[in-house]
Amino acid sequence: MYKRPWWRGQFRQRGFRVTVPRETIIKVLSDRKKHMSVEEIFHEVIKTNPGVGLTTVYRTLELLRNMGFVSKLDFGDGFSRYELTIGDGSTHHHHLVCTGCGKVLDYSDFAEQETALIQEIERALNKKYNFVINTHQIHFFGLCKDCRGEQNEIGIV
Amino acid sequence: MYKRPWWRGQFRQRGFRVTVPRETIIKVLSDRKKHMSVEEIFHEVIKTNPGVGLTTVYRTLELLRNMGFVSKLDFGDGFSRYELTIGDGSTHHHHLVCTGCGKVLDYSDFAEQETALIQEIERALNKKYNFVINTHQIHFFGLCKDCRGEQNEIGIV
DNA sequence: TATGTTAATGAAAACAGTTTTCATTATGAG
DNA sequence: CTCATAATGAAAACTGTTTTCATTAACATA
Ligand SMILES: [Mn+2]
Ligand SMILES: [Mn+2]
Ligand SMILES: [Zn+2]
Ligand SMILES: [Zn+2]
Repeated sequence: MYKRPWWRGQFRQRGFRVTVPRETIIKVLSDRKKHMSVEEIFHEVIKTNPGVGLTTVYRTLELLRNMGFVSKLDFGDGFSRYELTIGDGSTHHHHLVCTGCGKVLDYSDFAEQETALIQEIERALNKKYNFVINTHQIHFFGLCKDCRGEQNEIGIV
Repeated sequence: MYKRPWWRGQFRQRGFRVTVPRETIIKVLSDRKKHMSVEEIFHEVIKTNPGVGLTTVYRTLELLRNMGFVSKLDFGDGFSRYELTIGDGSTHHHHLVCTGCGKVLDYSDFAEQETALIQEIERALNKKYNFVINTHQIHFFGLCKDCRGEQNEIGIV
């Protein structure tokens, strides 16, 4: 049985066309690892659809972001990174970034405690600063085991 | 009485020269508002020292970052922003960003609760993922009162 | 205080990620 | 099937940042 992609209805409903490049890009985002850069997504896309242009990848990612299907992340390495926030088994989570090699880990341990504190903070910030909060990001920066090893070998600090 | 700048010793100690451009840049960071972009810092700097080049501002900010005196922030508007993390009355805090106008607010309410949870998370992530965590960022994104008003008037969503 | 070494600087060019332009293509309503 | 036009791809433009390199000035030394 054919499982209709979860996003088609959303596209048509909002007046956007369902095109081959868009299908391919969403497929790559669904199949491949998270936190892909635009270039990485592009290279995956052209493996199956060589005709798709880099510009279209940029445009589609921005569209998906506006639709709330994707979130754009910046871990300070000069590349914008994207991950699906909807569809398959995506759940809200936070990030652990190695400043040595750029590796990014998702973690969702502490989900309950974090959520509780975040909701409390959002309520209070809303009241105190008159801000309506839509989203948040929590990033931890550090060094993974490998990068600590390398540093010790080379002797940088 | 002349108060010796807190950072001079640190510079000399690490073999870095104390220069006029560096003095000026640090003064701007101390005096002016936080979260300044490089261009903003540059424009302040050349008000008193017209000779200083943009390149030197970039280089000095990177140096200050390596020395741990400044933190680089990215709120997704395409500009790197910097704020002193040491000196004057700087204390660790988190951020509230308006996605409408780019305004950034520091908040340090919840310092105790956040710190407690963060330390707990750091310990657990260290153990589970073998990561040594050096720093973290918490960003809340939303709309300030003014930007909610504008949106309603214009009718976007 | 004068001198020499070389870290630091400024201007220009290069770089790289992203956005814009515009002629062409193809989606999907009728 | 036909048509209006949203979407596309290639090239050019854009822009924040980095690199290059000749010149300047900080500061250790005498
Ligand atoms: Mn993630
Ligand atoms: Mn701040
Ligand atoms: Zn690493
Ligand atoms: Zn605002």
